[in-house]
Amino acid sequence: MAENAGPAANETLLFLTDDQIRKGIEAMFFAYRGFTADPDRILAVQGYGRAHHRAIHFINRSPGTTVNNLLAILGVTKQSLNRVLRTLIEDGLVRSEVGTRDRRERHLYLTDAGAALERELSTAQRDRMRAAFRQAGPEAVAGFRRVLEAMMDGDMRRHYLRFRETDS
Amino acid sequence: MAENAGPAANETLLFLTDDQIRKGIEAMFFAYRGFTADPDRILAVQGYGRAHHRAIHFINRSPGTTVNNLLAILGVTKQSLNRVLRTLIEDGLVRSEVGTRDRRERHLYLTDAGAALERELSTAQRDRMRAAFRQAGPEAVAGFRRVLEAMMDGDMRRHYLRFRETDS
DNA sequence: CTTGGAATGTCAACAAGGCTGACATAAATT
DNA sequence: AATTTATGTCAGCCTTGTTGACATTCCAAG
Repeated sequence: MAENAGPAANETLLFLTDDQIRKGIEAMFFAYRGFTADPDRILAVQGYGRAHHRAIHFINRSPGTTVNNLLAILGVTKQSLNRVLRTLIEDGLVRSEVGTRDRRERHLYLTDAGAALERELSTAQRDRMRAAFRQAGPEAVAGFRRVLEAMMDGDMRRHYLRFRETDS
Repeated sequence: MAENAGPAANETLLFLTDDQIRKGIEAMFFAYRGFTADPDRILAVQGYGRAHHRAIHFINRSPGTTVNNLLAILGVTKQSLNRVLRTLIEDGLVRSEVGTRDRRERHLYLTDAGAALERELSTAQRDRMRAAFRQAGPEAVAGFRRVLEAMMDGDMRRHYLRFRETDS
């Protein structure tokens, strides 16, 4: 750590005071509200919740992903995920295909209707994120990402980075 | 906005591509996990959840706050908050005092036991946030805060800023 | 002063979506 | 053949959101 990095050390460490940290915590709390507000409104109309959004997002992100994969990314139990997937499949938003190489696996895809809902949800969420990014500016966005990445648990960071590698 | 700020305009706007926005969305999702992970573990032991944490945090933040105040900050229904408050009061972590000026109001305070739990929770959460801040550096932290503030809903930003004014 | 409405908070009941545990089935692996 | 793995399902629990009904208190208009 650069705790004694010369004359500016005092000022440099001001951002680590308990008060600054607390502000970061509250910023995170209030911002997450805004982050989920728009999709929540859309989902409430069709009787879905945040859990459906998460499943749809990551199926769209990695078409053909298996149930096990999704479990690891979402960090929930299979019973919990299964309840959500079942309704999405019944409603014709998600298609489940038996694996060809390993026929125990189910590969998940969005149907056209599912992709349409995904677009509606991600458009709303992206619009807000884009507005925030534009307002804050590129350097702020870089810092935003750096702090969030440092805040993730190891497992979650792995999933996050795997995505970044595979399609950026 | 500095959208046409000379020759670097093209590069400046790269951070607003859909791909960058999507990465921000996923960073937010995975980071929020980490953000709540440590308190969640502590709370699970005593049979509490995230709602208890939020109530304790903001009562500690504004001792003597009313139920109505807390409602506005937390953005839940009074019935939902009431259930959480009831258990906290029963368990002796929160004290509820009838208002003197307006006897319909209940003013909320942490007891010693409540303050102890608050310290345990916020220490865990602050440690992670501090580590992330330290790792990312002061400029990144400033950017982090700027983006989050821009992402908040108007109401939430009001609450967030009110706090900043009153005690910073 | 009384009365009716508004504000505040409590109790009851329900739903979503987490969780655990137990179990079934099919396919792959040893 | 036996075991392990991937998935699905049932039952039941908890937290935490919701709405509806109700009690208490304050205040202002008549």
